[in-house]
Amino acid sequence: MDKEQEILAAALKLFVEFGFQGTPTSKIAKEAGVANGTLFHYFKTKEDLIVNLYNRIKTSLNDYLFLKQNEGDSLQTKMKKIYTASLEWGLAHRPEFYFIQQFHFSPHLAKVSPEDIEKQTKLHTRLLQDAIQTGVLKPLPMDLISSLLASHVYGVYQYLLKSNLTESQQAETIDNSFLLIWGMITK
Amino acid sequence: MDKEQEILAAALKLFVEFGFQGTPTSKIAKEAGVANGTLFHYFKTKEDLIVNLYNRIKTSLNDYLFLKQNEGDSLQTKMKKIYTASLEWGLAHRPEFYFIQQFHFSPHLAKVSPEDIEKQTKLHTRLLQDAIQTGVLKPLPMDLISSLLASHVYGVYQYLLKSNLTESQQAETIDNSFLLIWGMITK
DNA sequence: GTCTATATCTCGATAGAC
DNA sequence: GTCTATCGAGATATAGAC
Repeated sequence: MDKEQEILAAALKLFVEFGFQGTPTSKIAKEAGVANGTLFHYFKTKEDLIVNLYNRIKTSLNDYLFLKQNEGDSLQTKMKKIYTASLEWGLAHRPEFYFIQQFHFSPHLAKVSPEDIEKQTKLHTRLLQDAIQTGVLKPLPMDLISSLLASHVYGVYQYLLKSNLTESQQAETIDNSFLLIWGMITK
Repeated sequence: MDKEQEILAAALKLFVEFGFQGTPTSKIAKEAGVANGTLFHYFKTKEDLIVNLYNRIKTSLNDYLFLKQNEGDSLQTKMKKIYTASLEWGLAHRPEFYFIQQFHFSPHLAKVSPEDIEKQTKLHTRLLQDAIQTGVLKPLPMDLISSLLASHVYGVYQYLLKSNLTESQQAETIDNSFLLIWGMITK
């Protein structure tokens, strides 16, 4: 791993544990095994580092979700795959998943460019628009469905974190909870 | 409003806008119209102020929800009332609602005492236990239902914030969305 | 309780050698 | 690109008069 990656990895670890406030750049550099000045070679400011980290994590999640999509699948299958993949990624990347939420409730969110936001929501938006086209969904505002889907995923995620289930029990819970939300938004 | 309240109100406003990191105690004191030293008379440390603010807000929300409960109501009505009241409170207290989330994704969360946490979840837990007793709910783990309920409220809240609805449209959305979640968790 | 003044410290960021 | 050394700003918290 090169120095830049080391810095990002160290920053993620410390931000999740101590928050943005509680993590000085000096500690990040130390944890990453680089000099203080090196951090500021790669990132102009601390905020620059934070926003960069966020965008990379979101891109990584997005790429994973995109990878799981299959052109030939039915719409329900596509939605189930993106649903399942989101939870699986979250479970396999807990610090990253936590960081995303942490970032969303911070003033740094305002520093993400509109283009980056658009990139990160495109896949979901597209899928949902298609679903509405088919007429399989209840006649609800798209923003509401979108919001309900996202929060449902988050609710299941929180449950999975707390309860110590085996992998197969986890998979079963994910399957069942998809049916719950699918039943809720379809006619 | 006495000085302590002024400090808490100023802290809330600034934390929501600039985050914990971005809000020095000096600015809080200034915004509250008190001297720097006065802040530290009421709160030993900055963290003490943050955690205090959180507990007061949670207590205030809890009191409001409790107030809306009625012993004679049916279980579905009780749940609908607590659901509706949560959203109404959130809409009427946006900075407070945001602050709660912000706090939850910060290291300060670990500083809340178990007793305080228990107090803050008791009403919900009790209601859900009763609901399970009656057999009206699907046979799902209580923690899962609890988590789904909370996140559903949050999802609807996010939608209500984004969409500019009239008060009656808001009320209608809340009614409808309760039916959605109720249909999802009941047999 | 409230204020002013300030001590002490740490942080983010830079300069400049290598 | 990476390091060491350091500056200047601004942070939390305290001391002590009123």
